[in-house]
Amino acid sequence: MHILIVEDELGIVQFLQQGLQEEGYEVTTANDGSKGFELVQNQQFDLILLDWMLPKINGLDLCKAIRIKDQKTPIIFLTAKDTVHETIEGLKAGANDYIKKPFSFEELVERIKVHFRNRKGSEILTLGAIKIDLSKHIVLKNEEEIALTQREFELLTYLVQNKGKVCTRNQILKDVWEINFEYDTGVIDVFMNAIRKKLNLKIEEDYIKTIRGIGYIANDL
Amino acid sequence: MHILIVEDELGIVQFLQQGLQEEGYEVTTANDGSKGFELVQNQQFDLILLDWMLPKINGLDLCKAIRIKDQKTPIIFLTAKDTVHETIEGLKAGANDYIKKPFSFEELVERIKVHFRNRKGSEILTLGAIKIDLSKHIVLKNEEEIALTQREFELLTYLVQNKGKVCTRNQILKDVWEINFEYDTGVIDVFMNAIRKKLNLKIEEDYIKTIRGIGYIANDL
DNA sequence: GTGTTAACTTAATGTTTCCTTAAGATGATT
DNA sequence: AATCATCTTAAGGAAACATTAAGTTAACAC
Repeated sequence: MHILIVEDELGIVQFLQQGLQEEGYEVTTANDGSKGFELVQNQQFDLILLDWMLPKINGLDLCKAIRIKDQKTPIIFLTAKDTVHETIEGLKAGANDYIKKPFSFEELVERIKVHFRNRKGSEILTLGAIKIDLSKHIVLKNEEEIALTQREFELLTYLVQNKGKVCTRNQILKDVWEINFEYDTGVIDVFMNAIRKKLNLKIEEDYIKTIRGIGYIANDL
Repeated sequence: MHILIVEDELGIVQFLQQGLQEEGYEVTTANDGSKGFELVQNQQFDLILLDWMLPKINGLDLCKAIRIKDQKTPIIFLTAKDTVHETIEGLKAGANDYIKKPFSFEELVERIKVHFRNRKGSEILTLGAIKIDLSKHIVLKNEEEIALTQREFELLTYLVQNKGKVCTRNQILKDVWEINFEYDTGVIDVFMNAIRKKLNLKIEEDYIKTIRGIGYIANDL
């Protein structure tokens, strides 16, 4: 998640940048309005923090300018201008929230999270260079998409979700195939073979190991 | 636009109800938490205004309860509890905004509008060369209008709103057809077929992919 | 209210994909 | 070397999806 801070007071910028980075956000800063505008033109941000009084282009105009071509990115005003009238003006200009200085950093973080909350984070599982995107239902190896069938996908996902733990054949039959009694025709082997082939995994030394007599185990290397 | 006010102080309720109705909103009120919960269960609101201290179920718990089954509807806390800690708690419970009493009615209206703006802002959905104008209720491909029926329109809209995420058949039946139990006659296939035909989408390489055994997914290319 | 049309749903048929089985090959273990 | 588990391949059959047609419902005009 990439946040842009447009603010000219150095102390505040540093305070915000450090705090937000500690929260795990990527942060870019601009110390005047025109620099902020330039950045917005050339890059995609997930959220913008905006001061009102800025050199060159003020925050209100910048907000309007951003909204002309981008209606989506959340903009939060962060300003000492705290009259009702100004708040309203800021919101009318296209801002999504308006926080008055002095503000609590914690509250700011919570309000930022509100905007990210509904952006459904696609859950991504990894196994070394392999990524499984559950919401997109795709598998990537080295950023290249690998087409798996439904069962292959389910089996691989199961192993990766249990990464580091041995999955017995019976567990796999139970959880992936929903076969609750002992009955093994060798389906698992067939699918393991298909998965290894498609993902180009070597039997011996790669991410998915065979535990002879027991089952399989997935592991990062 | 239908707003629910959950608030026990009669004076505030009347003040809000009248004011918001003058702004053109439809307003429903509940004077305690359990009544509010009941209304939310049985009706669809576009926004909820919530007091914190309420008889029977307090606002915080009500907010959490609503969020269990509904992540989308904006919730605005409107309360005299004004410490930073409480604000944060409210936002963490799933609220989208937190306004402290006493508040300016104008600011409230503006903040309400913010939440509806995003809805209007995304009134034009896109999927590659396809545009869906929700307010005009039309679909364009390469600026040329394509006539879709109601259900076709709803299904396409649903997929595009969930762009990049797999929509399972059950989800589609639930959200588009409002069938909440497992019952698939193959309607979805028929409509998918109609949509693809009208929009001239190839099954293999185009915007809407079939995920065998799961459902469908829309994606820009 | 009735007739007409369009839209929605169900059902039937065709097509494709993939799941399973089985059987031979390979490799490990005793 | 013999045995057993796993790997590998191929083929039949089943399941899922696409497509078409027919039946049913809902909407609209008159």
